[in-house]
Amino acid sequence: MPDGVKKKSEETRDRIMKAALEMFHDGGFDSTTMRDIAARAEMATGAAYYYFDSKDAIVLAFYDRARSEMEPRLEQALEKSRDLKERLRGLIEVKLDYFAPSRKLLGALSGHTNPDSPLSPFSERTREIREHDIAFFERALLESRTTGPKDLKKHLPRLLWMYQMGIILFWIYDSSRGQTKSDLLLTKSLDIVVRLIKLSSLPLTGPIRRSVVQLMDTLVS
Amino acid sequence: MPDGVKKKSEETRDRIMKAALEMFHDGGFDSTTMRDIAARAEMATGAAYYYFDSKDAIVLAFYDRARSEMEPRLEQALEKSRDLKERLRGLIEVKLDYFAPSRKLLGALSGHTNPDSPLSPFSERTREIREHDIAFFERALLESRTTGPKDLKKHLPRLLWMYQMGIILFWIYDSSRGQTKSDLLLTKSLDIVVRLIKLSSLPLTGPIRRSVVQLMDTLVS
DNA sequence: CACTACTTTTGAACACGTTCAGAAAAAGGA
DNA sequence: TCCTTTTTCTGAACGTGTTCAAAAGTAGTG
Repeated sequence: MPDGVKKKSEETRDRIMKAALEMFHDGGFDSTTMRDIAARAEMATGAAYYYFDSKDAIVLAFYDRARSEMEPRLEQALEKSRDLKERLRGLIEVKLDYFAPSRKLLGALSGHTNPDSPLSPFSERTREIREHDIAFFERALLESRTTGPKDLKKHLPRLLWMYQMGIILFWIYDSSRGQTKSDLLLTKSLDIVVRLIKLSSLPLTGPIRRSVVQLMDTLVS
Repeated sequence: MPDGVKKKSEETRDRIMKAALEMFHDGGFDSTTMRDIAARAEMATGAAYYYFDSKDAIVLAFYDRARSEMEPRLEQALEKSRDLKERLRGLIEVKLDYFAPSRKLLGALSGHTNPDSPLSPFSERTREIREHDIAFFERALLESRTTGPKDLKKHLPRLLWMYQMGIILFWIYDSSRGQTKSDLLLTKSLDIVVRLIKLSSLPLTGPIRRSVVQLMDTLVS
């Protein structure tokens, strides 16, 4: 097969996804039916299911693509500063910016809290995406001026990732004008998070830090 | 109407709910259909919708009932100790114990992260249940030995409630045998939470505490 | 070409939650 | 009692996501 030329089947897949995303964007996730999508992609309803296991799976595929498209932007964000707060803010803002046009679409996925559902951000199916993302937080810490205490190093990236997920979830459903509340939340909570990390290096906080480490050890196992 | 005798309509409502909960319990939420429920309650499918707006609403009604049934147990839990950690543990354990037989059922509701959905724990519809519950955390703090710093008093109950929601969510999907992981999470995280509250009274933590207060102020507004 | 194996597409069918026009039953009112 | 109003119930119908047997298309082999 020649370079740059996709298999026909891949083209069809893309056509379905393009149709779906356009319609999701215009009319929302719920009110776009699989029949609509298939019609727009010029095929029978059932055909779409040959390429995607479910309607949700289309959103998941979009999320998959998002990850690879955001990667260079995340790299770039890390290059901009060596200050931990700025680095974290950079990572999170890349995601919010990227998803801004399809903010509502994420709501379709965010309902899947059940880690057994393949669409959950905590599921086995999304493990790769997740671990890949956590690695960015690891790097944000590693090359920054404030790395935090040694014994927390193992878990801090995952904790920060979870913090990020909280921010994003809030942002998805933030109904304030221009999502100003989310902006505030990000700025202020980042301040708190970084302060806490710095604080956690002080000798006074030894016991509590050890508790956190212990807790994370048992949970991950 | 004589005392102790329910209206006929209320009896019918109860009959539907009883049928539903039994079947949810046996076969799970998803695989129990409204047709099944109506059949078990000996009526046509549509009739169930005269009493409940939706299938989810049945679960919500169950949750409503749960609140009033748990109230005396929560009172009792607060009477047992004046130690903050014990008091918090008491409140949370009452809920886990109560919901234990229908743990999986809660999964049906927990998917509703969208605060616009009436079934979300953050929605307007569930505000009363929520505020009522937060009040218990307020009391847990008030009459305990460690009340935490003054400026946090306004927000600490809500923060603790959110902490509790996290624990419950984890517990719902905890697949470890006998939910041992949840037990561990509760014990260890409670330790951390209470330590943090105590720590937050120290002068060193003034700035960070003020940040938290400020953040909560803007979010609640 | 003919035959086979595989991939892709079709569209009817299924089960579901939900709606709704209207039937039946109950409750008042004269 | 008869008529009206209100409450309760019926079951067919709708629109949805999804499945599936079978048809159509494609590619390789002789």
